[in-house]
Amino acid sequence: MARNQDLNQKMRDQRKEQILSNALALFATRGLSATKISDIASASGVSQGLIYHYFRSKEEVFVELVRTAFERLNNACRELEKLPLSPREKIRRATEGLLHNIEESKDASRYYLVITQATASEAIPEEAKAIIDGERMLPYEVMKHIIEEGQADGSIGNHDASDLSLVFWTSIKGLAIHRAVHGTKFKMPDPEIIMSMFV
Amino acid sequence: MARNQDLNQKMRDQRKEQILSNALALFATRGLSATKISDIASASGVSQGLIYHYFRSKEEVFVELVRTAFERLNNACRELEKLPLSPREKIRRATEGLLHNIEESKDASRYYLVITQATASEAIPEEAKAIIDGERMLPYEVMKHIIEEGQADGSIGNHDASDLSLVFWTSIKGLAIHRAVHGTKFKMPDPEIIMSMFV
DNA sequence: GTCTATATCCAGATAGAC
DNA sequence: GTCTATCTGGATATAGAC
Repeated sequence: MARNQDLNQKMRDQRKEQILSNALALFATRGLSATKISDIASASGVSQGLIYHYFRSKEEVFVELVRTAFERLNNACRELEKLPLSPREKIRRATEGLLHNIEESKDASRYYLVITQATASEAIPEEAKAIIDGERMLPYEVMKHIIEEGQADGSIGNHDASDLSLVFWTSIKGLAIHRAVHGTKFKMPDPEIIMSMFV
Repeated sequence: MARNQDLNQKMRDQRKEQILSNALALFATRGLSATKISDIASASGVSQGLIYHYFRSKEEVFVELVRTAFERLNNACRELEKLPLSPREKIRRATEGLLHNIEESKDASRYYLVITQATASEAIPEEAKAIIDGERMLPYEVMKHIIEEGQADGSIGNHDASDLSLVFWTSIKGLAIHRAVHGTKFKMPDPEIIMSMFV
């Protein structure tokens, strides 16, 4: 009895994951409003109506993806901060990790695109806006903090720490977009280019 | 007679400009498909039907903006290449000019957003895709060329020139998006941060 | 849990009056 | 040149059968 319920729950979760993953690909390449529920359904190989068995609306699917996107990015930032490394090494680790991640995982670069779109667009659900308002600053702040530590110990040059953090993240996001758009036919740049901003 | 025709033509052009400018603001903040013809009309203070007196469709408005965006950016790149300056000075001039432009002109940063959206989205008119295919590489190539010259004369460091050009432009675009989204409440970073990638 | 059929709504585009 | 009224198509979301 309990086993059956577990199994059902598992299948339900799997189907939900499948829908979310296909929706992610579509939202990333077409945006929220140009993506039709029927697109998501046919990409997932199910009928249009079935989507509503798992989600209340198209917007709910989008909100869930935005939430996941920020959760992953911000958790990674918190982990980074705790790493037992020098400030400079933290930044190198982050840069290499991010670029590697963007290169290897289709989903990773797609999540960045969804974050960028969601941040850049006013035409998104209120709930998504609330998530963005609460979450979007954390990566900038963590990076700024690490930079300031590096400047205190002399291992990072004296550009304004907020500026540096901003340019760091805009570069990363720009590369993620590039990768999501142009796929594997473009190779990631040498992380040392990014690192040279911190000299 | 001819004077009247001239005047009419001029008013027609002005109205067209007005519609395009309002459409640019809306496309930049909401994207193509979330922007309604009626939004453009009411932002421009005219009736919905009147838009169709000036454009065949919403997509035609979008295509015209994409065309203008690439025209301006690519012309600026061609001008840059011809400037009687050393490679390093060209890059400094470009960086300062771009950041200043993005900071001062609402339209400039909006055009970048439209370019980015158009490049990143599959849900755009075929005609826009054709423009992008033909135009999008020019800025990367011009910058790559300048970098190679600078590497030949020893004034620019030896990172891969394609990589450097890519990171340069993704940084600029990222900052333009940031500015278009967050408006005047964020200040542009010191151009020297970007310049330090070229050391 | 899944599908088909359908109700409802809304946006793009057109027609015609002024 | 400009507006109002309207047609039409298509997308979201629901209802109900299996």
